[in-house]
Amino acid sequence: MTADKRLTPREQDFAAWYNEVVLRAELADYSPVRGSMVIRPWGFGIWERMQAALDQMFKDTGHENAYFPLLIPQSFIEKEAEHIEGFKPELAVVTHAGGRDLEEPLVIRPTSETIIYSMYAKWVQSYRDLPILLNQWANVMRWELRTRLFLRTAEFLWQEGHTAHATADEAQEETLRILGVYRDFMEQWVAMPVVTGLKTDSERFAGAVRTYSLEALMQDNRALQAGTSHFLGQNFSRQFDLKFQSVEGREEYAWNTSWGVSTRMVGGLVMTHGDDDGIVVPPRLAPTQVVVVPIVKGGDARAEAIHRKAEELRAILADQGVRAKVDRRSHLSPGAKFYEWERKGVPFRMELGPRDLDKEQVVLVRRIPLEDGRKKEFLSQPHAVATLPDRLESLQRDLFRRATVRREENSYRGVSEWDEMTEILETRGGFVYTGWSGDPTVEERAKDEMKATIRAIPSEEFRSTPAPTTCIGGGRASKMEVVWARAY
RNA sequence: CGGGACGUAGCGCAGUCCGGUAGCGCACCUGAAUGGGGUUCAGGGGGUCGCGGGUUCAAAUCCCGCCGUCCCGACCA
Repeated sequence: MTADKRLTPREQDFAAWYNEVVLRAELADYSPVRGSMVIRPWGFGIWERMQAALDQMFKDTGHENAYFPLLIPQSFIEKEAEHIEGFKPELAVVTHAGGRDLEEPLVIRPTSETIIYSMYAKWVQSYRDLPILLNQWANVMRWELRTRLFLRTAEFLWQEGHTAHATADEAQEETLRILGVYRDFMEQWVAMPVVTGLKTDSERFAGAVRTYSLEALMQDNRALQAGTSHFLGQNFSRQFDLKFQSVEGREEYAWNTSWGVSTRMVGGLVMTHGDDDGIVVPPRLAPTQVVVVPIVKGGDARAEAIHRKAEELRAILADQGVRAKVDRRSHLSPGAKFYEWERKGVPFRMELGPRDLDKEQVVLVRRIPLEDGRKKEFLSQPHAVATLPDRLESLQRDLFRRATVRREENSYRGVSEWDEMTEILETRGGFVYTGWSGDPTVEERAKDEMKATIRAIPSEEFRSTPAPTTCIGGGRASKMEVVWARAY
């Protein structure tokens, strides 16, 4: 085995490991366009599973899908003052089309609030037309100065939900409902624990009244904002004249929410579960859950029998709803296949060779070890096949448990001294819980001194007991607990 | 946009100082053997040397200009 076949270990250079694993697990590749990437079938397969799960959850909570255009009149983006302030620097604008300069430039959507609410204004007259609960799956573009595969690309895929309600309470309830949906999704599908909470003003979405987010801790102990849900108040409805007549006959502006998660989640998955051998895909998201590797010798008369048995096992697994595949490629040695599928993070490998055929067994290998440290098990064929659905679910749970333990080990509560926070964030990293007076200058100072930000004002269940009493900035009393980290 | 580095085969690089037939490793193709953790041997294909101009008998190499990429900072799902 030569050195260049291995990945740079995470311990040595996490950023290099991340890039290599994304490229070599064939999740994505660089494209000819600066900052834009190609999502390859293995990466897109994972995204498709994420989409399918989320889509179902949205529908189960009463939402419908629709589609709005890619191009937005520039004047729309400019209507909401904070919104344009926040997005102006990263807009890509079409000024020329059909061989002529356009009368009004068209912005390639960085997000779709403006065009969507302008349409809602057309569709809503009465409280009877509310709520509107729509979602769209789309691509958006933000001209970032520095990009990273999946984590920050100029163009990315996401879903954006946009709702309109008759009352503030109802919109607020929707904002939190989606926060819960996202949390379930991240825990149960991505197996990625998250801290939910409210953003401070400095990190709030441009144009929102309140932004809630879900923050995950990556293996290098930097935070990743995995999703956001915004309560927009009437900021956009006022600008786009999204009005309705209430039961009482009054004309009122609607209350909006918007929320999204993106292909960034794939990066989160990689940095949450990956190891020095490659990525580890949670079984529920894995395009292939079990790869059957037949081990056949060129001159062996049993070669055909082995392939037949492999196919038979695959078919039985498929009947049980397990996504299995037989790797019949003859130009690769078994070892080469093992490494390849491990790099791609397939949850289980099933080896089937002449010896197994004789004993009617298989060698089942788990992508990460069982609790007792074993990876390989020799199992009778019927038993292996029958237990695989349970084994997949068990691996799914183990991944979540392992990630949660890691996050807790790297979370620091009750930190009250500035120097202590500095020491943690500049060496180990992680989530640091402290008290905060609400003074934004404390945030600025942390950003300047240690490149750290308040990731969230945590939701109740994530708060510490006892609650902090003093502000981390020194002197003053704490008004709320906050979570600090260096972030992606 | 400021500071630094680099553009030579799909990938990673040597060759550039000191001009003289474009090379190495991996990958790829063919054949044979091999096959339970990255298989071996033999043969083979593939390059406008980032682009444009200049100097020269002769330029990957020297000179001028441009373009692009990556890293470090300022902006960010």
